[in-house]
Amino acid sequence: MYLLDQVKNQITAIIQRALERAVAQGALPAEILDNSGMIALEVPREETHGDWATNLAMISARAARMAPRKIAEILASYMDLTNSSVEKVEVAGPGFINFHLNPTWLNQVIGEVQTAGSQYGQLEIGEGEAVQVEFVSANPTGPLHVGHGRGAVVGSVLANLLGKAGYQVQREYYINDAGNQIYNFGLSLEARYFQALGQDVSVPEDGYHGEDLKILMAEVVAEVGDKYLDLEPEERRTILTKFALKRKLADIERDLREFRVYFDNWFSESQLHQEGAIEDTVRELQANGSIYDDGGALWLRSTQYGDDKDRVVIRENGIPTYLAADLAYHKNKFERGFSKVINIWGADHHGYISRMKAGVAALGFDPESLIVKIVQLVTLLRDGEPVAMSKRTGKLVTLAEVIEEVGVDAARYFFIMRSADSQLDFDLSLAAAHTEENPVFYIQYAHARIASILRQAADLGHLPQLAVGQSLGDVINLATVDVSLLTNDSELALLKKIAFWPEEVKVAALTMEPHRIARYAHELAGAFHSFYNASRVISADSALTMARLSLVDTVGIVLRTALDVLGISAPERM
RNA sequence: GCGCCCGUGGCUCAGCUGGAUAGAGUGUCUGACUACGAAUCAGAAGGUCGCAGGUUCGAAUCCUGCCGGGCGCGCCA
Repeated sequence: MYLLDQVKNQITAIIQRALERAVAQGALPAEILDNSGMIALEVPREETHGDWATNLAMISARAARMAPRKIAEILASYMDLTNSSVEKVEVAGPGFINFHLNPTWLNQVIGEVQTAGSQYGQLEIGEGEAVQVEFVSANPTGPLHVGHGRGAVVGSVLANLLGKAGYQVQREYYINDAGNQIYNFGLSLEARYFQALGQDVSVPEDGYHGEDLKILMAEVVAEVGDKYLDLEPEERRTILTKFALKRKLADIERDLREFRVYFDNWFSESQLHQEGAIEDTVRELQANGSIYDDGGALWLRSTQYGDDKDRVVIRENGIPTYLAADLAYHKNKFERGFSKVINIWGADHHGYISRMKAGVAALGFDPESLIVKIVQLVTLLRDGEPVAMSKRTGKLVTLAEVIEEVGVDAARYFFIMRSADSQLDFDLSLAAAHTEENPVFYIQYAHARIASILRQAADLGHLPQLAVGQSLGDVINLATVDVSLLTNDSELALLKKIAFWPEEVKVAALTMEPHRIARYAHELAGAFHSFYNASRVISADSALTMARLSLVDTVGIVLRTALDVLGISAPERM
């Protein structure tokens, strides 16, 4: 258990005991114990209000039929603070009980972090439960564009975060390599192939108009010439499609790897078709009465599970819809034993959630364990002006281009720094700028500065030179360092920020809000910069120097850990 | 028309399982480098939290209605 939780438990226990004694001695009515199971501690906004506060007296006022302040005062008077980190308790405002801690509780933080290293903040709330995060899953019919970038980062950071919280996470990419759109893809490829051979053929209106296919087919022609001209159209398209899918997928994988986005499993839709999984799923749904025939098509009774209308799964022409494949896919996922199946989808797919959940329920799984996280759209800007994009003509800004322009670190940070619920303005010029306006560098600069201080300290003989990946605890005996010398405001603020990292991970994981980690990293960097400007680390006072160096190194560890979750590099120099 | 997301200082956004005087970055203004990296720091100004009701001891936060922006509403994926 981390220090922060120990302290919280201490305070909760103090309140609990005060409650019991006050009731036992008749100072408070027994009804008040009804609320004692839910003693909530919160961090007051105002620093003068202490380190922690509880609103217990206020929420108990009704049951106890007493004024909140009165309850608070009685409770406070029954509190026993001996052997605790709580230095002072006060009643304030409408009935808050504020707890002021003795700053010495922070003395152990440095040791805690140094011992845990990169494992600091590793939690067990996931209890090793297997969960899956499926994200990106872009059609392998074209390059990844900016919109995919956000999903890629949100998904990968969420997966990292859940791992940090103690879940067993699988990262999966669903390859839509079957069905109608692949048929269309084949037609477009065929047209481009003919064009490459000089024929006057146009790409179908609803086909794929990207330049990339033109280039790809030119390549095919260069290699095999008009060899496919005489084949049956179906065979020709199959050959071209197979070739193109393989290439496009390889491109996608390469772009993602470049973007530090990795998958444990690439799951192919066509596999479901080959295995007959779709038919099996439909049959199962028919057997349990979730599917009916109307007008020659098969419909899923999704309204029974909260959807607006029933949905077609098998068309009149006998071809399954996308939903049918997705039902089979999700059945497959749940059968693999995940307790949570998490999907990251773009905002344009939100209308699909209720039917998907209905389908999952119809298949006998808990729809609550299917969690769909919607990521809102990205508006790409340059110097504050929207970048013109047209999906129709295939003129989209690709993810690879964005990375090329602003770099992986900045791109990742910009995609993750806002809540996924909010639409995102991604300003290329800002992300690319190596100036004070750019928050990525603010964080990285803190890390580089830390590395620089440690180098300097080693040069001056205060400690051995640290290798990359080494921390202070690896090269000196920390027991000889007196961290209680760290007492000024900026030092305490920094220590406190460090102590909150596990809590930060917990909240971000439970709410599945990875952007909180980006915020945290920024705040930690800020606390460090303030400290740096307020306190000279290396001085003539060697005891203080060592204490501050251990603090500096500890900040470095936490900063690296947070950046690691974000998939952003922590440079030693900039 | 229905559904989902958003509406918070000039700009971009946090805060949203209700809590005490609404925060950050940027921009503007004022200061800090003859010692560890000024890609930094300290300070100031700047807000009817879209509007109107409601719930409550207490609402940016929950509920209802309206207004504004985005996205979706296929036997497409």
